[in-house]
Amino acid sequence: MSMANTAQFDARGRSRGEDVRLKLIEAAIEIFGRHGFEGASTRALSQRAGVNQQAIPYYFGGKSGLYLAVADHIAERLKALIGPVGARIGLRVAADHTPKAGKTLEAAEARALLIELLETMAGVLVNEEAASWARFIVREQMEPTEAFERIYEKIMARLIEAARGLIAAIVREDPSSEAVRLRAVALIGQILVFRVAHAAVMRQLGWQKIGPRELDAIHTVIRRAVGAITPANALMSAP
Amino acid sequence: MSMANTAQFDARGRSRGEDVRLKLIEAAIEIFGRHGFEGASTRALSQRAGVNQQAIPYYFGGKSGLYLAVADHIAERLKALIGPVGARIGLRVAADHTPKAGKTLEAAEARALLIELLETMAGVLVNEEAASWARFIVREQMEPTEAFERIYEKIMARLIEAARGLIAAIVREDPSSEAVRLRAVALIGQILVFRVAHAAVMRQLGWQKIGPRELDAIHTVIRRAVGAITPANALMSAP
DNA sequence: GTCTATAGTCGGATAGAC
DNA sequence: GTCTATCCGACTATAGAC
Repeated sequence: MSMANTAQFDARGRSRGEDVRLKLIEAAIEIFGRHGFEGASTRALSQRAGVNQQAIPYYFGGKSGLYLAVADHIAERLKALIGPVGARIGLRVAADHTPKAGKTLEAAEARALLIELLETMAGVLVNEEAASWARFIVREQMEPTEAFERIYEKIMARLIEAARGLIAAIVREDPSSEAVRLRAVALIGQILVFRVAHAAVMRQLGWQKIGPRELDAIHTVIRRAVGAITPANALMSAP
Repeated sequence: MSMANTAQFDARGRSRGEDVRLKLIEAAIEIFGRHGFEGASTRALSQRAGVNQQAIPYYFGGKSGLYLAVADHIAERLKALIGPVGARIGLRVAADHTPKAGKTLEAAEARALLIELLETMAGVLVNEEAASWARFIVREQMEPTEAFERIYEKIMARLIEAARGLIAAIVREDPSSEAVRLRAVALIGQILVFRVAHAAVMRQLGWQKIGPRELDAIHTVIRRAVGAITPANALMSAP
């Protein structure tokens, strides 16, 4: 046993360094989300993570490196949670673009998939973990940096695109048209508002947290919103 | 002229002190909105306002006092811009609660009023001034402080209440029911998303800013969303 | 590979001149 | 009433011990 310390591993098979990295990232999501980049001190970050303050420059090259690592981590987690559904829908929509016998995406199927997509997104939002992600992301929306770029490219853009494909199939319009894009944004807005206008929504609805019961309520909103998507002329023909 | 300097007035009849106060508040909306409370330095605040750094402790008792003053200022401006419409609608809804001959609020009128209310809100959001208000408010939603309290009580709660009254009149339900509250939140979410998921929306729609043309697009969304509000059983009876 | 100590910078607020 | 000068605390990152 004369060898110098090489990487040590914990019970879950993570090397010591990986463990410290992860602890820091998790603490950082919370603190950056609540206080912003400048408002988060490396002292607070390392203390909450329970690691040495110097682990930040060591592992991430500095506070900014940690910030970007947080963005990548969030994008990664979101992709893991929503990505599979999004990808599956993406494929289904793509198949519709090169229509072969029996492959056409009918409105009913598109509606079902859209509900599935939105409910998956809502399910993620409900997660308490998502509350801290949301704080981080919303800050980036206000004053986007490189971190926003990464999250947007890695997951957001794909999800919105999938939603657009489905909406296009329902209303029979071009998925790249502004009309479809607007519908997609409005649809997602109805879900996002629960996280983003968090304080106001909680008060309005008398909610303490967003849990299973509250998720049900959001599902109602989703189903109604998807049900309300109809081709423009169909709307006009209503009484 | 042996008297000591008393208050001096500028061309617009504002005393010097008032002028400095206002300059600081305007600079602070921008900087607090972008960088958060901790991220904003009193040096940056005073420099942008073009006033001395010591004006902050002098006029506002400190950085936190300036922060709260910003909240009050925003609430005040919002109230001035949206309040009249909200109040008028509030009265109309209240009249419906004590129905007398010819006073009943019919669905058609409620829809028209709801569109008016939402379009007014959207109009405020379009305003470039609102971009900075939005940044400030959204931060407060994530991590509410006393500042959120003030804005919520002074204007937000009233607007949501007005919207609820109108929705209730359309769907013929209790304005305090969760169903109506949910509809109100979802409805407002469709507008808010344009400011709140700002970076993502701009990219999705290829917009550079939210101007008159973009406002028209949002109006389309509003009219469609209000049109989609129907009593639950009416929805069921659709083909 | 991880820690303690510290250097250098920038933060907000107070004191006192004008 | 408004400015300049300055204090002291808190910040991040580096250097070097273990």
